[in-house]
Amino acid sequence: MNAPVSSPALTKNQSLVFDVLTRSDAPMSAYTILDKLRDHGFRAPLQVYRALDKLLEFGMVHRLESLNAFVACAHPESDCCAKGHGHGTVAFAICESCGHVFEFHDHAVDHRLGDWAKGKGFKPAKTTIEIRGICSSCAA
Amino acid sequence: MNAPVSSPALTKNQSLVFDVLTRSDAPMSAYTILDKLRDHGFRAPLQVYRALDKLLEFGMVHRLESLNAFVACAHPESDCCAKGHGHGTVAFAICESCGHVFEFHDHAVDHRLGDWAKGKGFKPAKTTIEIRGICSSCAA
DNA sequence: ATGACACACGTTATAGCATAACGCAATTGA
DNA sequence: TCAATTGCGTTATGCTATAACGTGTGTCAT
Repeated sequence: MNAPVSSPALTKNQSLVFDVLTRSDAPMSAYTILDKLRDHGFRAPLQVYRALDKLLEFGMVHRLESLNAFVACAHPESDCCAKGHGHGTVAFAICESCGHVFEFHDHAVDHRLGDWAKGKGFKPAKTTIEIRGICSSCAA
Repeated sequence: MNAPVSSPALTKNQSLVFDVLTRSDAPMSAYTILDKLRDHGFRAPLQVYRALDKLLEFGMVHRLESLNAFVACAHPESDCCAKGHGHGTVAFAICESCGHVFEFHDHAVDHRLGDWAKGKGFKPAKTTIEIRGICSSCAA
């Protein structure tokens, strides 16, 4: 029974980065975040990356590998899966038109990939699922 | 009935890049490929990226988003899924210890993600599934 | 043939993403 | 009090990817 999330009071930089990400309706690169925070005293990429590292560790932010960008965590509806709170693998659908990201998770997929791993003796540490495409609004 | 793959005789550069990737037992970054091909006249990253773009288009190479690296395609056993030959979404298990990549695909996962997309009216273009972890050999 | 076009290629320069290595300051707890 | 830990700021550097330019070569309709 591990406790994957516990967000122990963020530091100033962590809060600033998290706020910027939360307000954004699309993923942001570290350098975009940096630019947004220059008014607040940020000068160097490392200030952003260090904050992001912690936020990722706390589970408050996700990294989108196919975009080299970051989003605030938003398990959309439900926290169906009990487990203290840490959901399983999170999947993302990324609209290449409007940039919006839909976060979801799916037990069946988790389970299926878990089965594959078990069958191969592979020990998963982190799983990335990202669907690039066009969202319903943009397709209309 | 689209024909996703047709590999129309590779050019010299494309062959060189593909050969290097095929011989490697681990994914390679574009710059690593470049270094391997300096003896063959490669001087600049674009020579590699242009070849890779084509090989990706032909379906002969995959990009690993979580690694910013590339592997030669190797649908391991079976081409179970008919469809001319183009398999559905390919998934990867990447050993963080030895670097080896296991390529597989799973109809159930495909189907499940497809259902999610259908339910949301999201039109998928490309799906990335990558499991980072430790392979059975390394865990032993 | 010839001109228009598409495509691969080569080169230089630049943009975008990420981390190494240093030192300082504040906090905590033995 | 002292050592250990953690966050912070700064400079420099490295890795990943593309823009923009020009060249050569093949195809093919005219």
